[in-house]
Amino acid sequence: MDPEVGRRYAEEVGVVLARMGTTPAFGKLLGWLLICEPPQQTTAQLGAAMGLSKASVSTGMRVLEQSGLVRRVPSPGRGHAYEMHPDAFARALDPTDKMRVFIDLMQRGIDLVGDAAAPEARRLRHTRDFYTFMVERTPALMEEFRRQARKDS
Amino acid sequence: MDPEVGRRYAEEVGVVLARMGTTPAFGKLLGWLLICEPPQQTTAQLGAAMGLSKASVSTGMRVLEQSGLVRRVPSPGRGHAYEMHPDAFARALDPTDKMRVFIDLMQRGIDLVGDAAAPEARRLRHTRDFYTFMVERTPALMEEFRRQARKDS
DNA sequence: ATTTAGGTTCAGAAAATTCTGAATATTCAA
DNA sequence: TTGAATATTCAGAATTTTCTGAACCTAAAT
Repeated sequence: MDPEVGRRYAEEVGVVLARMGTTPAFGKLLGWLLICEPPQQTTAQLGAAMGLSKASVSTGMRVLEQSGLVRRVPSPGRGHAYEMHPDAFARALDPTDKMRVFIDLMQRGIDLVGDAAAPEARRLRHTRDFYTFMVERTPALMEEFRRQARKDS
Repeated sequence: MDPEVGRRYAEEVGVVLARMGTTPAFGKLLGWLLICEPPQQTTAQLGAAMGLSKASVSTGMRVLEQSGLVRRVPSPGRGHAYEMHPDAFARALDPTDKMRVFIDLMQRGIDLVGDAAAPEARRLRHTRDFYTFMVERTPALMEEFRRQARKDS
């Protein structure tokens, strides 16, 4: 694959991700790691490929790593390289963390109303219960996908 | 409930939402609609409660409406009011729209690689398949929640 | 048809975010 | 331990985003 084609694809991913609220650098780096060859890339390679400063790559990769999308791998030479986490999107879009934040927020609102059964708390209660349900069910769904994927590959 | 307490709660929701990528106004308005009394609010009321200009309320409510979190309801006097959609979060955090965007993006990447079975396409393929799985399964999960909620209430 | 409350749009001001270069720190080979 | 390659941090510049006031619609009541 022409590296220029890959770069353009990564930019595209960057635009989509940025629209969803990430920084441009974050999205570009992730896009590049989706398609680059080899899948392992050093900071210098990432910066060169996407035209980002060392500093931006450093910050961007820290966030990508914290979010579970990317992991460090030992590099043949000095330092380390990055690659997509094998389970990347299953971890990152694992919405349970965000949902837990929402559940807490709704519970705080219910506490303010005072009476959980009050009609005024209906909106909050319903929202809390929905997220609670989803958080409970998501792990099993993920596990099912993993089992199926293992069988397919 | 002291309106000041409600206002502060709405601000809190706003901060959490803003951290997830929304505009501050969007989050504040949603927070207020979660806890305000009555649940129906006019543009003027929303602006007064959260200290936002008419223009900001107009824009914010348009986005909230498009995202399915909020709906217009006829107002007794002139014009209309807004209230949370009964199924608000189930619709908004229905991640299937976002996921479909990702599926398309992954497919485009696979097309660039040329051969879907190629090892270089593994990352893209795996990601595509994960989202496809989730998109397929989410509706049934939502339906199950709705059934259960109906029984409870 | 006119009036007026209510709503939208948009250019520019205000505010916040992102990116970078330079300085600093860290890590590994020798 | 030293030197060199690599990585992180941070202040400020550059950019982008958000918000607002003002002008401009729209539609209901009379």
